[in-house]
Amino acid sequence: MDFIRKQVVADGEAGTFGGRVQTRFPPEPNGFLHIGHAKSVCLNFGVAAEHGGICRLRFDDTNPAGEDAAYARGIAEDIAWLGFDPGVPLHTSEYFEQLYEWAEHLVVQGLAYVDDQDAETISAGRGDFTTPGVASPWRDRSPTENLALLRDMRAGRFGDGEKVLRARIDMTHPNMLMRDPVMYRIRHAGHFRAGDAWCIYPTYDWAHGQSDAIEGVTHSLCTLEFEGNRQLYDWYLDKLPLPGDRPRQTEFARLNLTHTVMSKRALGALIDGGLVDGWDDPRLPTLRGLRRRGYPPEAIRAFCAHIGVARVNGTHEIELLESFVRTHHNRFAQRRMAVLRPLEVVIDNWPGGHVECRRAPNNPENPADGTREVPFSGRLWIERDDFMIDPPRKFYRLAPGREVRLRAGYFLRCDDTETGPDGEVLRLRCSYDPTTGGGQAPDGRKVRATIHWVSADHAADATVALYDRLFGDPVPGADGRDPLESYNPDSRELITAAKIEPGLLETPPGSVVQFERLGYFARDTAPGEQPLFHRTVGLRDEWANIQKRRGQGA
RNA sequence: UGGCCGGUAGUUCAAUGGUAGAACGCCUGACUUUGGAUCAGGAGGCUGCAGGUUCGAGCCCUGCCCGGCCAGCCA
Repeated sequence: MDFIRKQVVADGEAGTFGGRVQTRFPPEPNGFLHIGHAKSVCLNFGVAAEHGGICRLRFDDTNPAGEDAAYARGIAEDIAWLGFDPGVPLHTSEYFEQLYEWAEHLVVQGLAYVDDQDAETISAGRGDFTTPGVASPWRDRSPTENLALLRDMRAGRFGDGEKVLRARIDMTHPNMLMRDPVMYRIRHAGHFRAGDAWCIYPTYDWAHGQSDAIEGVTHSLCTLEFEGNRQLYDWYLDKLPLPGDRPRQTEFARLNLTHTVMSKRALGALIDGGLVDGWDDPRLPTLRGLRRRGYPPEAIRAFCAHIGVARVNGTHEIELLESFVRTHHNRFAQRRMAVLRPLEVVIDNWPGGHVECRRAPNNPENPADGTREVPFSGRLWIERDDFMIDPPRKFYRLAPGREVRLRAGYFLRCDDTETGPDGEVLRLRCSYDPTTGGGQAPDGRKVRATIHWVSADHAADATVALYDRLFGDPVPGADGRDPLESYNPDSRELITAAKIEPGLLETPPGSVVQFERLGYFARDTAPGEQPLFHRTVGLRDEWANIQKRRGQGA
């Protein structure tokens, strides 16, 4: 059990919060969710569910710039897709009036003041880590004057940036966040929900704890970078006449994954720079991207449960996530055959024109999924990678004179090759053994490999997108560099002439199948001239490992 | 440079002050009509460093080292 769940259990036993558990998931609607958010969603909704409590989705819409209803809708969709009920979303903007009343309360108490300094001056006056801040010349205005000024701010009598409301705390505080933080800034900008009702907007710090308190949140879980903000969170709550229990903030480590980026800034740069197609590009760690790529929500949830929650900032290997995706699809994905880079095989001893339907299991892991029929004929496509004219050691597949098994078919021997002017292999002349239709040779001879195939006369065409790491560096942007420096321009390879077994045409958009020996592939949802499949993740590939090791070694 | 928080196999996490474990990855073998899956086994650690307290320290204390966050009218 992680430290947060232990804490929640302890609170329950101690009767803190009257035994209640209430959490919240509070994204700002200025972008879509990524897998880092998924960790938080699983934590917040999970903890609440485990204690019969509730978890609400609250949009932290305190800054009109960049926020949009489309993002809010998308976020709610993504949460539902992940497997949690977002319910009717709450909004911080619903509390603007209450927040404002509390601000006047602080002003009256002498705990907040209107500052006329501009942003630059305020920043300079804050000092730095070693030098204490200096008081603003407006710090000692009377409550009466401050109240009048705050009302004028709200009434729109000042322009953007002319004045701010600041909490009056301590300009020499060792925690920089406590050096009279800004509570309200003036923004004459429309808000996607509140419209033009306000021209002053609360900052994150001034809104967050109060929103938690208003909703009755008990455990306010956020990421580690808000550690320093907790002191402020508690200070505001301490000074206000709250309706109920005071919520408690607890921080945990955000999720980082190797070879990708999670920050909104970096994601935005990829999208705006045209380096990816959009928020739902299958290479992105966004929930929309992962969904399109074929990552099942169950696997994402299992991954989040597995990595747990702690207070150590680290980076998880993307391979771990992928292993969860494989584990899920291995159990549920239907097996099909597809040839990505076709090489023609002519079976010379196949009865001319004859077509046979071969029966293949849909999923050997689950016999209940039954079987399907796949047409077999004297002209096939096989994978170019499955043939080598001069095979190196440990290459078990087809080569001149060598025999392999065709999956759900027969043993096949390569008798001869037809080559072009540059020595490239154009076609394989082969023969099959009619006695091996059951997968075994009656004489007991063995083959080292089983390869996949598609009947050339029956195959359908498809486009297949293969993906590589979006970033070459395990940690893009490490030691302060621009993450985009390690962007991998070859992160997507589009194969437009793949040959697929005809049954694959029936695969519903959005679903994931296994192309035998190649990996899991998600059929794209967009209609197109020919079907498009995204490779979700490859299979464990021993031969690829051998090659990689050979490339690295000697 | 000040404050806060961290530091345990390659990685991410466990371990009431009492024999340092798991998962993924890696290696070997078994099985197999996917070089997949499954099963069995293996390698991998001076618990950041140095002192101290204790019968006994990954855990408590002190100092040092390394990393993260904080000087937005972003969240």
